[in-house]
Amino acid sequence: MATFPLKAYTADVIMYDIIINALTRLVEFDEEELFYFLKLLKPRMLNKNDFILEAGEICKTMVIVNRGGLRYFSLNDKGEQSNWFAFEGEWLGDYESFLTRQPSSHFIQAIEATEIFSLSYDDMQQLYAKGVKYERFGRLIAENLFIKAERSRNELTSLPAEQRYLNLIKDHPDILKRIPVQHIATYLGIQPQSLSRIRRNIASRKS
Amino acid sequence: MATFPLKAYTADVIMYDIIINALTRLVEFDEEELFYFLKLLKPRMLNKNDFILEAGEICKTMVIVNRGGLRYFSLNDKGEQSNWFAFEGEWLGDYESFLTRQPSSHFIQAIEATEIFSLSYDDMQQLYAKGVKYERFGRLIAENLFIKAERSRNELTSLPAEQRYLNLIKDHPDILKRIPVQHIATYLGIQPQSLSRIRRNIASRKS
DNA sequence: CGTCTATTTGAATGTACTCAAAAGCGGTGG
DNA sequence: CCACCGCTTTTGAGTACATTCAAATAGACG
Repeated sequence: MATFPLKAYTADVIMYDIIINALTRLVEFDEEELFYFLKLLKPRMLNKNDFILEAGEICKTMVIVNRGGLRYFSLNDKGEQSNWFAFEGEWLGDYESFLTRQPSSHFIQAIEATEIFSLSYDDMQQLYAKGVKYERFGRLIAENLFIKAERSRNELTSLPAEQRYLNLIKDHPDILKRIPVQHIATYLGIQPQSLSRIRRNIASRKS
Repeated sequence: MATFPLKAYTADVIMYDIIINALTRLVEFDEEELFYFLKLLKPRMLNKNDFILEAGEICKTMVIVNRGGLRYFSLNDKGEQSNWFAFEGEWLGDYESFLTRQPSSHFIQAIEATEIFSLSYDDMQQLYAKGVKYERFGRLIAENLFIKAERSRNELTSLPAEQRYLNLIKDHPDILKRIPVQHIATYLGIQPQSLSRIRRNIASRKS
């Protein structure tokens, strides 16, 4: 990762290395561009289980996680359907609601004590208007999100639930330490009871 | 839709109104910008069942359909798994392979006699380098793709197969006229035999 | 320690799958 | 025009997997 001598600006920028990494990984912002970006990010502390979005609201900001984790889910007749998670250095929001200014049908909740930085719609548009690098950043973020979503969609249609679970813990070995099994289950498209049985089967085959 | 007096440039541009619509729907290109974009698009005619991408190849171009339809699918132990389709005015390609320059694990095949325009990686980068409007176009395309992929993913985890099928034909009433049932089935994440039974149940309930 | 929530287990049901074969459909050539 | 071919769709029977509803067990936290 590129090192940024941003301490010249502010002494505690070292606290934000996760954010700075996330921003500069995709586009080589110079110090001034990066600083301008950082200034638009509003910090916010969340307790575990706090919501930053509830169904019916319009999603007004996209947020990036500095510490902790968020869960993106919807509510249907079977209960909560987890759709996505975000941890350190990852962006989250209801992109559709955010872009179309229509009410969301999703919730975003902290699954741990979490520190986020939020970027409002207007500030984002201002960034896009300010320079091509910000526009490019937005493009690369959206491209990466699309690739991840599509890969995930393909797994759902082509792999059995057990294989989806094994792939998930292979790609994210520590995920069970941060996300309750019930939320992993609905993310995988099955009920918690079913995942429990799948986990039992895997464990019994290992011994 | 905005009208573009591009006949000033070329007499048969009227043939490309689907393409021009697709490009100008997202960004208000002026005539010169649009013309520059169009010049980079290489036309190609496909017969039904022709491939423009096969697994193992690197996806070298993104294509936009002017007439006809394309199917994006992969091959696994159960056979062909259809993942996406593109018709008039829609872009398609293996975005992941295209961006990362890694071999694709997908195929793209014409499901009808099809006319496409392709944009190479280098030409796309050249566009992005040329001006912020092209960069913005790329961002908006990726954003829309992400929203569609995510919505589709959410349906797979939260709705039963019958409801996914009903939603599909509600959103695309004519899709059965263009896509064989077997491909719709795997797109929905089920086997063709299962979709056949689902369709029979729906029909029997209607009478 | 008691309470609340998460996870696991059991039993019955429902849905989708596999393997196999029959029926339907479109095109070609006799 | 009909017979045949290849491919798609449907149907049948048996099996596998996931679901529901309910209850028991395990863990976390005050």
